[in-house]
This record gives sequence, structure tokens and C-alpha cells, in this order.
Amino acid sequence: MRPANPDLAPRPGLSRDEMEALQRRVAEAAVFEDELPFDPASVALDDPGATTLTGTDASSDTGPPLIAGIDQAFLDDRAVSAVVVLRGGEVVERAYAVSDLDLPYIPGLLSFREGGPILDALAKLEHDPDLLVFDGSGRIHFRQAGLATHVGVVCDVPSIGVAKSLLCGTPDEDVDGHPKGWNTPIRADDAVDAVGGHPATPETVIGYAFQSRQYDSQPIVNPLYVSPGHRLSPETTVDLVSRLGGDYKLPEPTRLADAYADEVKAQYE
DNA sequence: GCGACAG
DNA sequence: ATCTTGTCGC
Repeated sequence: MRPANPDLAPRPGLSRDEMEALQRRVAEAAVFEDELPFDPASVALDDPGATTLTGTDASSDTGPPLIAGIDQAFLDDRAVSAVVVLRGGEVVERAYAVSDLDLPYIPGLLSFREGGPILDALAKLEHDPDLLVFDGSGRIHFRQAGLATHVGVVCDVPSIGVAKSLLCGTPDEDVDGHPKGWNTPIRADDAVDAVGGHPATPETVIGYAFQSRQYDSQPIVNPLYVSPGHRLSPETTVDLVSRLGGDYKLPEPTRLADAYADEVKAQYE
């Protein structure tokens, strides 16, 4: 797929101030409201029977939306970016890219380390996804432009950020010990800046904590922190993540991409 | 100076 | 993210 906004793509060689300035531009271009080409209710990876009618006709425009899970694995100074595209629970296509990394991991600047490599992998896709699911935050970010938002805006495709830990923001309730399906809003705090038309008051909901799994006894199972990347409201984002279900903590698209990244990595070492 | 941070 | 044995539980 082709970047709709190449000018906003994370470029190497920028100073910290320039990277932050670019993130603000990305945030301004981001849409945190529902602007989807499909009905969220048509997504049901948990129920294959209701969505498997297009297994042999993946290129058609009909049927369930194309959902892409994205994740990475690392080799020394290179990243293995993997993308797995699903349609109603069926894997339609897989693609990967091995790219050189030019930055270390810096909280708040993740998209400048992983964004480029991910775009390399997305460029190899034959199918254009209707939704991108990232391993990392979207709007739950200091400048409301996390990895999911940055890449989603560059591609101008609806995107979701799924993080295993909270970067910033404050949960309405204590997130521990809740049953599967539970969720609570994450609101902007002092660390979040108002950007473009997006406020960052103590009332502003920038994402949700979502318990995707829970064991029978007491074990510690942290919730997922989901946030809209682009063209999605916080509410629809949690709804979609719950529909991407599966029997594990992470959404199925992400799990498959994670496994694929490890598989490819093994061939390069 | 103190705190705090996706992958 | 990555480096790793054993271990608890369905």
C-alpha cells in the first residue's frame, strides 16, 4: 500500500525538537472520531462461521474488512517488521521487511525508531488493509501522536494502538483484578499536551484500559491499554479490540504478527 | 532537582 | 524489545 501523506512520515536524521514538531503536525492531521469504511459490528474474529465467506476471494471489496496485525522482532541493529492481514479470521496475506534502525528506543519517540521499518513492510502488501492494529500506543501519547497514530495518519488508514503498559494518562478506576471484558477510560493528565483541535483536559478520554483476559484464581494479569490511532473514537477502538478477541491477552492479529516476526527473525540469525 | 516513560 | 530454567495449571 502507498503512503497517502509521505511528508508526515518519520524521517531519520531529525533533531529531538524536529521529531516532536512533526508529531504535533501528525496529531493535528489525526482524526479521533469514527471515519470507517466498514461497520465495526461486522468484525468478529471470534466467530469465524459468521465471517468466512471470502476465503478464496480475498481481493474483492465485499465481505468482512481486511485487518492487519503489525509487530516486530529485532536483530542487532535491524528490525524485522511483520504484517499479517486477516479477513474474518482467515489469513489472507503476510509480508515482512528487514530494515536498519537509526535510533535507540526513546519513550515518546517510538515511531521514529519503528515507523519507517513498518512502512517498509506495509509497502510490500498486495492488499490494502481497512484497519491497522499496532503494538504500542496511539492517542495515549505525550503529543497525542504515538506509533499507531503516526503510521495511521501517514497511510490515512483507520488504526488502533494496543499497548501492554501505560505511557501516560490516568485510568478512572484502579485497573487491577477485574474480569474479562471490563474497561475504564484513560484521561489526559499533565504529561499530555493539547494539540491541534485535540484538547487534553482532565476530562479528555484518550483511550481505555481493557481487560482482555482473566484467570480463574488471583494471578496478576494486567489489562491492555488501547487507544485510537486514526479515524476512530476511543469507544469504537475498545469495541473493535474486544471483537478481535481470541483466547489470549493480545488480539489475534497482533499475536499472529508477533509469531510471524519471530519466525522470520529465526531465518536471519 | 524530582519523577517517569509504548517497544 | 531481548536474555533465559523451571514451574504452575488446564
